[in-house]
Amino acid sequence: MKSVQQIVAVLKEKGYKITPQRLAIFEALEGNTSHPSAEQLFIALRKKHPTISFTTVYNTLQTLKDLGEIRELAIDPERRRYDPDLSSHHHAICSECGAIFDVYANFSHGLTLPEELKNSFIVKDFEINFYGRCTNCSSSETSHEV
Amino acid sequence: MKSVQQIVAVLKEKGYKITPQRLAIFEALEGNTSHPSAEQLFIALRKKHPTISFTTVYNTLQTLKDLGEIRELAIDPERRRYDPDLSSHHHAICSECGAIFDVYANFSHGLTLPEELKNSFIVKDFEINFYGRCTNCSSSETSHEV
DNA sequence: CTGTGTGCAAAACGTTTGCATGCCT
DNA sequence: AGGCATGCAAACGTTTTGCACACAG
Repeated sequence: MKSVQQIVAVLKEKGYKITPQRLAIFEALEGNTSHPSAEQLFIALRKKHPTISFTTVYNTLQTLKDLGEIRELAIDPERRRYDPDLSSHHHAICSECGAIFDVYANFSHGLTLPEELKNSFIVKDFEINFYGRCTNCSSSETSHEV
Repeated sequence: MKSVQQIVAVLKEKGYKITPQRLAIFEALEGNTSHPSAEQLFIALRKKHPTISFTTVYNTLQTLKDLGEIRELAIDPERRRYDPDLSSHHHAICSECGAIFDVYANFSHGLTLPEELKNSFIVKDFEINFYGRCTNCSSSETSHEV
């Protein structure tokens, strides 16, 4: 996502209105590396903006997504998660605690589709999800077969 | 997923009962490359087994997932999709028509986490999702800026 | 002043659960 | 015969929608 300032400019330019709620959402997202869900944002926002509604959070996330200013992540089957970081990066998900780590690495080298597919699919983007365990969870799990 | 025969053997061995519904689900999944959702399976199954219920489909998918006989895919934020193909492969999703293509290629070479993360995360598995357009959709979309 | 954006409540959607009945073993 | 599996209906959490009011432009 661009800076709050730039986002405001973009939205204005496109005829969107800048409301206090939208501003608050932009601010909550700027530099946010927690891959929040709509609800997490809502809860965080409510502290400073007690009147904000779920609807507005959803609406604004949708708008930002449509404008390509945030990414919707397909890592959590339970709920949608959003990432304002548009730079090329990937994610590692701890299957134990659910923590999502950013993986900054350029893997694009060598990631080309096999010949058969090259003729029937044009890749615009790709995402790599690493599944495993963070060391926190690996160490705390000393031994149990449940 | 193993063959229906083998799955039946595995389940029997573990004390699960082999019901006509479960058999039908195994058969519907065997060799299925459509990455079906629970609902798609349910609809397909109902043709031959009009009495089958959503609950049973969900239950059985869960069982197969727990046994590691099918994979749950994180590609569609709307609903969970299942893949009986356990061989190492990835997916390409057409953002236009939603078609999901299998990508058979060994990308593991060179896909290691950056140093900082290596110490805090242990990768068990990874999945690559390619996003783009299938040529079908690319060609039918001759021109429009909407 | 106009119309987009907001917030509420209700609905929709995919999925899970509780429970009585059925049927595999 | 016993107990797990089934199917129904209700509950659940997330997301969407309809609508009256508010407020940014």
